[in-house]
Amino acid sequence: MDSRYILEKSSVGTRVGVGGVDSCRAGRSVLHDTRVPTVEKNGPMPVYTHGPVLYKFVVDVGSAAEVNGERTSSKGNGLSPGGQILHMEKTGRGDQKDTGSTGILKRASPTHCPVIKGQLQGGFMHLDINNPGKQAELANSFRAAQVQNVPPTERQPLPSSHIPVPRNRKPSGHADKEVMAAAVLTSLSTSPLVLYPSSASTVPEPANRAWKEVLSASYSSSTSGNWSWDASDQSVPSTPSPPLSNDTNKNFLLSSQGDDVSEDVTESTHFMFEDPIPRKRKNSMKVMFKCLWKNCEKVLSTSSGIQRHIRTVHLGRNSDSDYSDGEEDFYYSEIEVNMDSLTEGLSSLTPTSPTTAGPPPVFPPPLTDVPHSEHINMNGSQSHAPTLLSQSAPSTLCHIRTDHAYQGPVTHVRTVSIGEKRQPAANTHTTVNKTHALITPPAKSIPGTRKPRGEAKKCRKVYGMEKRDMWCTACRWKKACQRFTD
DNA sequence: GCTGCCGGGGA
DNA sequence: TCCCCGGCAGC
Repeated sequence: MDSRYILEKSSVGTRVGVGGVDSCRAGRSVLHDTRVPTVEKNGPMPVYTHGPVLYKFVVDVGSAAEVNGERTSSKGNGLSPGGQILHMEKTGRGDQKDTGSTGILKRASPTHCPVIKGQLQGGFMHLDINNPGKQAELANSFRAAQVQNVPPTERQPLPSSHIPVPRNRKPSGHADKEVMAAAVLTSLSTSPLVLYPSSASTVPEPANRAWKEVLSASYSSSTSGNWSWDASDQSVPSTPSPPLSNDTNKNFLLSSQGDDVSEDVTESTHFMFEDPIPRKRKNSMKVMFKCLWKNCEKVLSTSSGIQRHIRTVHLGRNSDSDYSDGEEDFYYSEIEVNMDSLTEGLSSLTPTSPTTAGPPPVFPPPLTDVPHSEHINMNGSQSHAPTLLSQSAPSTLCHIRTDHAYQGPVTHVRTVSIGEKRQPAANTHTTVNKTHALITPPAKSIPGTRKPRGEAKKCRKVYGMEKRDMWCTACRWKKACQRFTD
């Protein structure tokens, strides 16, 4: 584990793990009770407190030994009023899966962090990068950047990294903003330009690029990782609304914080994403995955995340196990949300109208070894070119596909092709309405017309008659295959 | 003939 | 609502 960003705001119980290649473990070890005024310098990132609100940045650099050493001791930098040691809890879970020396989880699942899941229903934005290769790359890049840019002896906090936090913020109803603000703050605070302005201009290009890659990946994980919200649990005050996009993040941040902060955020994000025209969005589409199980409105931003959710929550399977018998039916739908509309809708909720727009989210690379059925409409290109989404996206604002249409409550949610639009179900209005998506009646099926025969191999061919139990439900019922859609 | 899947019907 | 299957149509 080479990098780990943990931002914690303990006053409202909102904790955000951002971008760490092992955010789960990071969260486990950092998400300790820190509800005391604490300032800690842990690596290059100090912990700042501001009244009852605590933002904690923890960046671990280097080997695990170094991490442990830093974590178990306090390195006060003089900012701590009480000089309290921030205890870093390190609890063991035997079922944690590491890939070895890298310390990268093979699977970063919310269920790997029972504490998080249990204590922070809806308040935790779990982020992971599911591609081990990308993780390694990310880790290497970050390590390189750290070595080249930030000598350990120069890890000093600078005033520019101090971000004022409003003291009197209502925990209720603002958790979403705080989560989003936290994500942006984390990215901001990890910017070498912000942290080390004196050395930023002399950063070698490779290192600079590495930084950007790291930050980009980190930031992308904060926007397209396994963060989730549960719309069915909106009664919980701390339950955040969906962090819908970078734009949204910024909008909330801008509206909830001072103008000075807004400017910093804007500038830093310019740097991080090399966006020459920072106020212009390149991509406004985001793919969401919505659980279609009964009474569950879980929405995740990755197919793997929603599958993990279904597997663990609905199928009752052990999330720690990679075991998959291939018979899992993931009842979820894919939703392409137009972030322009989304931002418009959400901006109306904020006291000020945002004037800036951030760069498009960078989606994590899709899993390379997941079955086709578990990777719907990923097109394999999201991770590399976010703009491809908008390029390939139709004019529709909401595109929903479902992996399985043969579960009772969602029978009406049939696979729709591009251009079709789905009438939102009663339990999906949360997402759809917020996006102000243009909803049109579902495409009428003309009687007598038959769906063109699919080109893809279906379950029958893939598994054969002898493995009929591995077929998707639709194929078993001689319905249109939902696993190998065309 | 094989295959996908629509439409209908039984439990 | 779940599940099965006859039968049609594409290949």
